[in-house]
Amino acid sequence: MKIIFMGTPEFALPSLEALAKKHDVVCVYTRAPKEAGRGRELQKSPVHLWAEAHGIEVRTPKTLRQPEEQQKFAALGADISIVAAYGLILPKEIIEACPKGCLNVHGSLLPRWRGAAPMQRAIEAGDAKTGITIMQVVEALDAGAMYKKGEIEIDKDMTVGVLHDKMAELGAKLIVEVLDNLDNIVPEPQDESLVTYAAKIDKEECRLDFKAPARELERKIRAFNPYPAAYFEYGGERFKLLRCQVVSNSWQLASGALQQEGERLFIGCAQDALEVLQIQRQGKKAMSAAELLRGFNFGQRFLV
RNA sequence: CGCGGGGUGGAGCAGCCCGGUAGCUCGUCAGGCUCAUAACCUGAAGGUCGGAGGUUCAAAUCCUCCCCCCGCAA
Repeated sequence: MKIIFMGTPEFALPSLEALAKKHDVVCVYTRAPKEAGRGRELQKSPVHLWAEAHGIEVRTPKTLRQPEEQQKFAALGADISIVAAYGLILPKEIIEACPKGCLNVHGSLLPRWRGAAPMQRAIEAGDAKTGITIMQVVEALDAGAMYKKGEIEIDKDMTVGVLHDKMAELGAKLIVEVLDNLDNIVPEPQDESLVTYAAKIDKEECRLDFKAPARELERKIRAFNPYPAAYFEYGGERFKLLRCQVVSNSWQLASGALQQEGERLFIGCAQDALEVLQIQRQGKKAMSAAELLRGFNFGQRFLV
């Protein structure tokens, strides 16, 4: 089949690769290079780089609302378009441009977690499992009928980084399977009564508030690892908490109170306490609590 | 030219501003003590102070350039 692929970050790569192997990817749409990183140089997206390296035409329109762009899209004569974390809203004209329509690789078991950050929200909410849904793209956000789903269990210590990689691979597998059986699948509509939305991650929610139960904080830490990472501030400095574990608060620590036991570091929370397993001081590499405590002392005993 | 922190024995750090014997905590090794212990005591090994130039009687410390790591921001 002739495919137009639309995607941007790492998540989309396995799907693009798998599709390119089996089908004819005639063109790749991705977000335009943007200033990023130290030095703020223009950086092409992972999908952009991959497509370029494999000799596939890349297009980076800022919007697809212009009739001119839509005509160029249609002129490719593709059978179907596949979307995986593209990052742009698709107008009706684009969605309906290809005879076999437009499919999306979405990172949740729809209708749960429609929206921008489904994997993070699933971990944060403590879901026992999540997965990939291959669905039809419609004008409403992530609301199209579903072609196929695949589940992944969320282990107790799974970070979104690990989950992301598994999901990306699963997505690639499923999208290829769906294309193989496209004519035999009857898409299943989503049950609107079960819809939840996964809001994008706000910077402010990355700051940890130890007045919350340790269990919730631990989930948030995993949901935000490795990016954007949950943190607390101490002495005007930012400390990212990358891995923690819930332990009983046998010291009766107040919320935000620190307890040092030899090489171990604990923080009191509303319920129970957190033991710090991996932490990163700004400007430094991530390290264990033991390593941090060898050279750094929390003189003050409380975190705000 | 977006802003900023850092590279010092195996690990994490101090020292750098105000040049002049390289220090701390931990680990390692040897010995000791103890009923015992992640305990304690004694001693030891281990460092081209990221790299290259420069200034100086003397540079981890001052100046120049380069390499690498990281935080913010996107």
